[in-house]
This record gives sequence, C-alpha cells and structure tokens, in this order.
Amino acid sequence: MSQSFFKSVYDVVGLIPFGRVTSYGAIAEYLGSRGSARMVGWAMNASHTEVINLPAHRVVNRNGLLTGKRHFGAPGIMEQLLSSEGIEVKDDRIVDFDKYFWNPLTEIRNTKYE
DNA sequence: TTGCTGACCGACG
DNA sequence: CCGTCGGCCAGCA
Repeated sequence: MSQSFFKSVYDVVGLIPFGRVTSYGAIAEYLGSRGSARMVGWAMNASHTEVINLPAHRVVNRNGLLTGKRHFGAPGIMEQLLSSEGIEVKDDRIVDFDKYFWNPLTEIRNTKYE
C-alpha cells in the first residue's frame, strides 16, 4: 500500500515463518521492483536502527549465501540463528535453500491485505 | 539540490 | 571461472 519501501520490507521479513528463508530479490519482486533488490538490503541496514524484532537472518541472497552475516555484529551469529531454526548452514550457505525458500509472492496472499 | 553509497541480480567478456 | 558494468531506488552528507 502507500507505505514506505522500508516499512514494506520490514513487514514482509516479519512475516517470514519460523524455519523459512527468503531472498532480497524475492522481496523486491514482491514489492513490485524486481531490479531494486539493493533497496531491500539497504532497508535491512536501516532496520538496524528502526526495528529490532526483524529476522534479517532469514533473508539471504539468491544463492542462499549469508551475505549480510557481517551486519549482525559478528560473523557466525546469522548462521547460528538459522541453525537454531533447523536450517543447516554450510560454508556460509544455506543447505537445501530451495527447500527452505519462502516466496512472499506465493506464500503471502491474504496475509498482507492492509 | 546534487551526488555517493548500498546486506543484490543478471548479463557480458 | 572470475572480474566488471549497468540497473534499480531510497537515505544521508
């Protein structure tokens, strides 16, 4: 809706269920800007000072790689959180990423109708 | 107001 | 396989 791009990102990320992950591109595409995946990442960076209950560790790049792990304060935190949710991380990459992948375009339908 | 930056993605050589 | 470039758009100095 007529919400800020950031707010939309926070909303989508906040809707990611436990044990699931999504990608920046997927969120960007859900917001209607497929090419603006960078904005999603930038929004996450801003979320650092906006929202605290934001499961950013469930957001990774298209390769399932934990690109933003260094923004969690210390490397290893992100994969630790993921492994805490039953997601196996190998070499900074999510194992069976495709299996854990949570696509907002497909999963969200009547969840976000505000 | 202008310009740089950024946790990405995909294409090209 | 790896490096580089363009694109997308919002926030900040």
